[in-house]
Amino acid sequence: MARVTKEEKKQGIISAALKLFSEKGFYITTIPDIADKVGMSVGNFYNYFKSKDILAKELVLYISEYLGSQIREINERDITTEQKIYEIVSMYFSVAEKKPEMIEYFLRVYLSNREVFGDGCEGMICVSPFVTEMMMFFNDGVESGDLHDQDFFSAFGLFMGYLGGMVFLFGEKILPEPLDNYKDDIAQNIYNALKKR
Amino acid sequence: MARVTKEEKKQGIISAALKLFSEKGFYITTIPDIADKVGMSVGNFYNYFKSKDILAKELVLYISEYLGSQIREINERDITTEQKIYEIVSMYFSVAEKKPEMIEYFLRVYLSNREVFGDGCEGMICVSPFVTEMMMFFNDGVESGDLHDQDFFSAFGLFMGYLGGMVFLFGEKILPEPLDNYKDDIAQNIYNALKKR
Amino acid sequence: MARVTKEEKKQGIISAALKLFSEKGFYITTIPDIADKVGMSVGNFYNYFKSKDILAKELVLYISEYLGSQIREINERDITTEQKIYEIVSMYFSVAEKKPEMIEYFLRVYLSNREVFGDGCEGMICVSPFVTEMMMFFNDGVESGDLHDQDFFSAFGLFMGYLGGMVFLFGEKILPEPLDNYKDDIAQNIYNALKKR
Amino acid sequence: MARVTKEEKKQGIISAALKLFSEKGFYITTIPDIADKVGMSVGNFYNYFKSKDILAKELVLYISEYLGSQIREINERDITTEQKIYEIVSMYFSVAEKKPEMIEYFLRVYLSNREVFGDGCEGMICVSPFVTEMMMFFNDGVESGDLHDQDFFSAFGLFMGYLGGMVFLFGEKILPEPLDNYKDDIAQNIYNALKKR
DNA sequence: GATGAATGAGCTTTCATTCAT
DNA sequence: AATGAATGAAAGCTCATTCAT
Repeated sequence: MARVTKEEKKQGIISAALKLFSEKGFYITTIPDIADKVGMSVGNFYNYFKSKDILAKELVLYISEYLGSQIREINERDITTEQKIYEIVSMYFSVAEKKPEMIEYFLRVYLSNREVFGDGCEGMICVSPFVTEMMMFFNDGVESGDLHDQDFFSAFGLFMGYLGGMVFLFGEKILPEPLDNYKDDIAQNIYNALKKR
Repeated sequence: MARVTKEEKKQGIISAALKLFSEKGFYITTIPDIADKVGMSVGNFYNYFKSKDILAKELVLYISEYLGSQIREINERDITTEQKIYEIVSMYFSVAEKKPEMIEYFLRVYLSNREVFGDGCEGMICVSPFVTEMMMFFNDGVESGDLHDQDFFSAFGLFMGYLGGMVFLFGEKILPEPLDNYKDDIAQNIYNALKKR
Repeated sequence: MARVTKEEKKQGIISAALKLFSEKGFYITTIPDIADKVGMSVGNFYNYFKSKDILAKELVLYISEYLGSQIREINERDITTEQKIYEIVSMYFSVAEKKPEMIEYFLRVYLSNREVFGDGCEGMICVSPFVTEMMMFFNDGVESGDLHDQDFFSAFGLFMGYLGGMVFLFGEKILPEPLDNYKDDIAQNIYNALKKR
Repeated sequence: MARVTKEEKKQGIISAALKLFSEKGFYITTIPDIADKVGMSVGNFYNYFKSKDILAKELVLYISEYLGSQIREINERDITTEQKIYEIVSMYFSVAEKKPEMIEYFLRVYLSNREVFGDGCEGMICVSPFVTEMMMFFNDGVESGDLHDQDFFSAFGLFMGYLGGMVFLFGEKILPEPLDNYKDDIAQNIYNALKKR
């Protein structure tokens, strides 16, 4: 009577690693750290992930899929583009507060350790589930006449750079107020920046 | 008859380290790597910087002062807030192209390695010359009635997150066009987001 | 309705292990490698051989018995000692070409890993079926007046060292011609060295 | 006042490693083992040899050069080919008794661990100083009309296989008498095998 | 100031073997 | 007999930092 399937154990590792990597950084976190946290031997860890690097790459994909699915859900709603922006900001901040390790992993591990992700995550490969949904959002907005038709990456850079920047400031405990208090301003700023003119 | 002053040697180390850290990452770069690049012995390196961490911290300060001075220069000009935004974007991208190591260091080393900068760079200590100038810019804009009077960090997050995001995409060779081509759009977007409404 | 008897499975492991050990070496070959090749689980492997070392030792015995039986067959023929030498050389080279793993295992695994065979294969224990036959051949030759009556090991060293050396050179692809082309020369050389004088 | 030059330390490592590798085998010998024996830290070992494999390769070359020089010295003497054979056998056995690690390393480490020497020692590269001298000996013998003009490798295989085989038996403590007692027989056997006919 | 050999803790990864199922 | 997840000791190698010269 196997209580825990292999897939569940893998999930356990993913959770533990996500937290450790985002808190302490990729290089500071050791495999024994991760194994300890899951309650498993070092050797057994390698039955689930062939290497530390591969684990790191699976993590990005995992997050990218999670965030992508959240955005898809918003994209599919029958609301205005302005409302969608608000919902995306809202969702992003909510993730940043409830599962900070996800956003932090993105910002602090994925974006900063080219050596690790270079091989196998070139370009946006490991992040495409997320980027694709953002593209969908943007195209819909342009088509519906709500958004100014500019280069996608310029808009994407604004959107994600802005949110990332805020979460970063939040993580550094520099923001004087909770993230949520900024939602309105930020969504408004983004809409002003992207709307049809 | 010393040809090279101690201060000049320190500058040499700063240059070399900046390049190496931003290209290969903080943990991948070794002290021998840096010493090699400057043409100095490992032992002697430690006569200039007491540790790798301390070097890393001096580097942030160095960059922060450099960027701060660039912004001060813009702040002091007699131009509209909208023009200032354009000039700041322009300056930032120009640095990103001519001295990419500076911006990359900011994005990839400073922002991502809390372990390293935690002690001694809490909050915005190591980055205050730069942040202070951005505050000045923002306050001037609000006072002159050009900018909407919102929380500084929200505006700062937008500004720097956006620019950082674009430079990141550029560094990843994901942007289809050179950074300069985005200047107008981006400055416009930022202005739209921050202007008085 | 068991299709495959326990003995047959053991043979399967022997075959697989022989190939892997001789190709990749004893230490490079892992138990999972072997289990994979036989199509059996790691756990089950241990139902057939108590340890990697024990497997290695059974392998020597297996080869020793095989080669011993081949030589016995030659010994029993009604031919001159000179002809026997030729037949032994011929047989040895033929094995080296058709089942190279056997000779290679002898040369590269058995002869070189004292640590492994030390305990349980002291002296010539694991190799005695083969050595015994060679002794018979030599004694017969001396008795029949064909061979010079010298120390057996001196003759044995010549015979096996020579053949081993040639197969080694062959395995390293250093020999300009196929092994067979050397048979005559070599048998002649050996006979000249050992014959009554 | 440096007592021990870097080159001398390297020699120390070579000596220690040669002994350990030949006694315990390449895989059983660890870097800490070697460092311990030299009285040096593990880290410092790597200042002298970039890897265990590279050390192993330098060792072959070292031995090959040593043996090559010994044979050259014999080649240059004004003695008959038959006498040269005796001298070579004699020298080989003397090395096997006084510096057994050299011959053992050849037989047990170099000849048996293809994985290790494959890259960088293809063919006879790492062993050419020795092989070259053997070629000289053989060519001289043929030219002077003493030796039968056969394929070099066939003769080389005989010579080295024979000697290697005897040293192997000696190392296994199987030979009933000291190596020296076999010198005459063996040199005679070799000469009989190779001489003009 | 300058050198670079030396240290040693610590990292990632491997693998023979066991054992619950 | 069969499975393969689990263990944990041990290996090779790296690197920030020190220190005798």
